[in-house]
Formats: sequence, C-alpha cells, structure tokens
Amino acid sequence: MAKNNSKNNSKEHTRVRIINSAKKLFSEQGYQKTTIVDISKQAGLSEAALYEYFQGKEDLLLTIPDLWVSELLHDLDDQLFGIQGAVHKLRKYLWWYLRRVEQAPLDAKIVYLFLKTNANFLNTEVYANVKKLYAYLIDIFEEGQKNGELKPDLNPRIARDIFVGTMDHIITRWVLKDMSYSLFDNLDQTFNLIVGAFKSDQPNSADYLN
Amino acid sequence: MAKNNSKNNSKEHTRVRIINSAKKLFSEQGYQKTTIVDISKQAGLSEAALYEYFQGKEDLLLTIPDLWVSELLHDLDDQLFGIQGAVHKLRKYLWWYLRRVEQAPLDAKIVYLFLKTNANFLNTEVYANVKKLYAYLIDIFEEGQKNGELKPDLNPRIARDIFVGTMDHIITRWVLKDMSYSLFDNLDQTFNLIVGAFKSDQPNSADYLN
DNA sequence: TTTTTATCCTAATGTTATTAGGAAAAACTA
DNA sequence: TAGTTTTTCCTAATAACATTAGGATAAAAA
Repeated sequence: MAKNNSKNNSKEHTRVRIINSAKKLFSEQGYQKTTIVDISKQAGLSEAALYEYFQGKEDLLLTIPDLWVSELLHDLDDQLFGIQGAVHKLRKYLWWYLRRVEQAPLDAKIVYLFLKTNANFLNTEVYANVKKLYAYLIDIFEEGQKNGELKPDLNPRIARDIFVGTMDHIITRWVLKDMSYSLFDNLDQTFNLIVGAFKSDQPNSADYLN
Repeated sequence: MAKNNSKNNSKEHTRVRIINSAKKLFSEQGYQKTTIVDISKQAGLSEAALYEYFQGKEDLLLTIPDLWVSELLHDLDDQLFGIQGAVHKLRKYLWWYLRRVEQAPLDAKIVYLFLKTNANFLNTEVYANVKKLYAYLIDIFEEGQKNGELKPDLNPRIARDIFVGTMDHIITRWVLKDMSYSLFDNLDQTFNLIVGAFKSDQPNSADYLN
C-alpha cells in the first residue's frame, strides 16, 4: 500500500513535470514551434517515455487548460458565496477572474491564444467548462432583474456577450503584449460603464441593499 | 509591354489561385492539418512551384488576412463618409463590419482563429491595419463627446474595448459554430445596450441632429 | 527467488516542410 | 529568325518532427 502510493506519486509527479515543461515552452515559443524533444528534455525524459503519459502533442496541449479551467470552475462557487446583489457579484466575478489570469499567466496564454485554433475544441471538456463559467453570469443577470437592480427588459445573453467579450478582449491584449502591465488598470471605469448599461433606470428599486 | 502585362497577369493569377486554395483548406481543416501538398494540388501545381510565390506556409497564412484587412481599411472611409453623428457612425461601423465578415467568412475564420497564434503577429502589417481599423472608433467617440451625444467623461479607449470586445466575441462564436446562423440576430438590442452606456445623460444636448 | 508490471530507452518509421538542380517554355535581343 | 536570358515549373533530395516498435531495467508482487 505505502509503496503503491509512492509509485502513484512518482507517476503523478512525472506527469506534472511534463505538464509544467509543456506549459512553459508552449507559452514561450508557441505550440507549433515547440517540439516533443524540447518538452521531454525539459522534463528530463526521452521522447518515447512522454508517450506513456500523454497520447501526443495535442493531448498535452488540451490537458493544460483542462486542469486550469476545471480548477476555476470549482473555485467560482466559493468566491461568490455570500455576496449580496447582482452588481456586487458581477464585480467580484470580474476581479476574481482577472486575478486568476494574472496568477496563472501561462495557462491564460495557452487558453487565449492556442486553444481555439484546435479543430475539435468544441468537443473538449475545456469548452464545456468555459461555457459553465460564462453561464454563471446569466444566473447573476436574472437575479438582478428579479430584485430590480437590473433593467427588466435586459436580455441576459446579450449582457453576457458584452461582459465576456470585453473581459476576453482585455485579457487577449494583455497576453499579446506579454503581460507587461496590470490587468487592473482602469478596471473600475470599465466595469462601471458596462454595468451602467445594465442597471435599472429607477435607482430606488433596489432598496433591499440598504 | 503587352506581353509583359499578360505575363504579370498570369503570374498574379497563379498567386490568387494559390491564395484561394489555401484559404479554403485552412478554414476547412485548420492551419496545422493542411499540408503544402494539399494546397498545391488544389491549385494545380507542384509543391516546389508554390515556393516561387510564397516564402512558405506561414507566409501564405499571413498573406490572406493581410489582403482582406487592408481592403477593409480602404473601404471604411467611404462607408462612413457623410454619416452625421457619432451614434449613427457607430451603427454603420458595426453593421458594415459584420456584413464584411459574413461576405468573407473564410478570411474571417482565419483572422479570428489562426492569426493571433502566430508568434510574430504583432510585427505584421495585418496587426498594424487592425489597429487602424479599431482606432477609427476612438475618433468617433471623441467626435460624439464634442457634440454632446456621448458622455463628456467617457474614456474613448475603454469605450473602444467594450465595442470591439463585444463585436469580436460575437464573431468568434459565430466562426466557431461554423457560421450556421446570421450575425445580425439580436444585433439591434446589443447595439442599443452598448451605446446606451456611452450616451450623454442629457437627452437634449444633441439637438443638432433634429 | 521468480514472475509480473511499470517506467524508460535507443532506434526505427512515416509524414511533411523546404531546398537543389535542372527542364521546358516564354520573353527578349540582335 | 536564331540565340540568349528569364520565368515557371517539375522530380528528387534533405531535414525536422511526431509517433511507434521492441526491448532493457528496475521496482512490485507472488
């Protein structure tokens, strides 16, 4: 049993080592320019050994965002738990997500630059999880409509498009510019502008917040 | 002279044939899965002959958006010429751009899925032109502030991020879903919501429009 | 100790981008 | 028109890579 554990640990450890090497190299040099030899050298293995852990280069590419996004998804509930009001939840969502991106810039770069180009991205687990991550916003918008914070005729899907679109745009530029500044510059202004568009016209209809 | 012309035409014709073959195959199968043999067969050439026209596969990939985006840029002035008011210009910009995307779905797919992954995208002509395309929006926002249509404290760069981000998000999803519906579904709602966030609070300050 | 299994390696194999070197055809020159 | 140069194209290498075959080594299990 103990030996079995240590075996699994060492197997898991090698797997993690490969993932981290790939993550580093993919985000430094891009997917195409990174070779399996590069990755296996960095991980201290032969090329062939790598195939014991992953089906191939593409599998390796997809594994990285898979782990990251499902971790995000798991964290999201916790982060929003106990926050009152749709606007406050939206704010928390944005600040939380951008922080996670800043904390895992390599994962973010891979997700934002290389993932979508993959032919069967739509059939991956990652895609399903990203959808769940964004679907959360729909719930928040609907909640905000019920309690009067947000416009009653707001189309939640359109609101989501604006929110996610802006967020993704900011992140993509940041990633392309080599993460050379903070994602939080001007974020307050951006947030207020967007949410201003969603808010109910009658400023007193969300009294419950007072 | 005449012969010289016909020579250039036939050379140009071959070049166009290669570009169209590549465009078709890249957008059907993705960049990675498309081989030079595929492209040259489709164009009715040997692989080696293709290298007389393009430096390589990557050059070929970059040429496609290069042509499309500079064509767009050239058209933009014409399209906005004579339109009065920032809001009307923004509307025209959005409708124009989405129509161009619908009219050139293969180009759009290549731009939205494969271009950014290219390591030196930031140094390409395409990138410079895309920036110009988006910079146009900044001018429109500033104009709208001057004539009172838009909020005086609106940050034009942030407004651009929201506008472009939403637009790109809508297009990216459309491209990923294989262009199976119209980009114009719900577009009015989306536009009104965004522009609502930018508009001046005093509805009468843009009287000049009446 | 013997057997089985997990982990790894060297050495193919096959695919693909790119280049070498030259043939065929067109354009140009005198 | 006959010779010369240039353009366009081809077949046949070459080289870089991803992936696989087949087996060695070492750890685990019996």
